[in-house]
Amino acid sequence: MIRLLIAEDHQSLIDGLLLLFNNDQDIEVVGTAKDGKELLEKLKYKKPDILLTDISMPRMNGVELCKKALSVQPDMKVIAFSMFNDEEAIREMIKAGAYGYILKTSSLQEVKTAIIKASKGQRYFDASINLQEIERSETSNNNTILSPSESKILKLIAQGKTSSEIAEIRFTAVSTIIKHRKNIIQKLGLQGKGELLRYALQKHQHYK
Amino acid sequence: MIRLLIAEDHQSLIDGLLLLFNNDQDIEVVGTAKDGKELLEKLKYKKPDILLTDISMPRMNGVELCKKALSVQPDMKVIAFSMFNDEEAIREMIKAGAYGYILKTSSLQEVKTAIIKASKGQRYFDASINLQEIERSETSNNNTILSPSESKILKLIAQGKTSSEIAEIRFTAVSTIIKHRKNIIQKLGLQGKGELLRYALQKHQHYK
DNA sequence: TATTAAATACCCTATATGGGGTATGTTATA
DNA sequence: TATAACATACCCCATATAGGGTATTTAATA
Repeated sequence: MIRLLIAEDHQSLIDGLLLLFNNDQDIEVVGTAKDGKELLEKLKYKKPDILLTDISMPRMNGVELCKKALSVQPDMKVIAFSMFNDEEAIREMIKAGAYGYILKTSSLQEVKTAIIKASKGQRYFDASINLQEIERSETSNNNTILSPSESKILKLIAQGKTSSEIAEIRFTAVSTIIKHRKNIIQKLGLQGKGELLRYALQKHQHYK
Repeated sequence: MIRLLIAEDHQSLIDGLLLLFNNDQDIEVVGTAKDGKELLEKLKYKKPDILLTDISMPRMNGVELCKKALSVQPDMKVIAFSMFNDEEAIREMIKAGAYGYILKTSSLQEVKTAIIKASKGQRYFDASINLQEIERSETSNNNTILSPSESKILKLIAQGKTSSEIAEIRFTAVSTIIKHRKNIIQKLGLQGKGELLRYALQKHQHYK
């Protein structure tokens, strides 16, 4: 029997998974949680083979959960179960140690397939996910070239903060923030504030 | 038997609902669709009592679907099934004619309860939804005071568009867009571009 | 030690936009 | 018909920020 833990804030979806695995011969759901923190608690005394986790959850998201859960139980396989077919999200989950990534647009049958494959040591990714493309853009891409300060400022831009607001938050001069904005625009090859904002929104609108 | 149609882009959730209502004595799923347009097709020859619909879907969202479906079949009850506990979304669905509103964080049991209540002519809203609050803010609030042009411009602002980009989209002068921005800021009592952007993001980040 | 990346903070100039107006033409409505 | 709301497009002036620099300090690294 494959011992399965589920982290998912949508109880309706958990209930569907429970119905699916109820009386299943291969898979047993040994616990569920509505967020990452709750699941970490349960991880202590359950001994799951597989963790199926949403990415977007309150209190602790799937990326954080994946990292922490694997540090507690490194032999477990984590499968991300997300609504986002988003390169950035997939990359982050893989970096965090996820063994597979499936979408909520998939059928429950596909969820089951992913779990069984993972338990056999075969990684499973949704058919619409191009792993090579993601790995290629991981190495060649301009995603990691932003400095720590620049990344934090980009995140604040995505929240609709102005330069002077960001300056207050970071205890620094407005001119510094403006300089950082310019550097970000240059590094990423963007054209003006509109593209900067859209890039920031696209990068941060999701599960973060 | 209650005849149920389901519109939901997450097949995994549809599958869960199908498992739940499989062999159910009260409810029969007579069709499912992955978006609003697909559902409208099916509506033609199915005769559902209840339509359970997601809000955020590709091609046609739940609000549009609700309006069009009710114009075809006015006696049907529409229940919104959404991940957003969002005043704006709830208000729009109610305006569109929805008979109930439940959240994906609810259990499947609660979904079933909502459907059965709706079929008996009782409206059902998630316990965390404060209908009075929503109705109160509907009448007293500054939500509808924006003119059509202002609303459209606000939406474009939420997409990260600059005034000159918006001017191109709307075939009008930049000065006009800037004037509209100022009027929006004044009408809503906002303080500067930061608050304007955050208001726009908060209002439009969801299902639209 | 020399070099580099990073964060800081400024320079100048041009554009974008806020905050305050005014004005015109259109449409809906009292 | 008078009135109001709306969309349009401009006025002035001040601030915010882009686009182009420069400079200093610190930390990491070759």
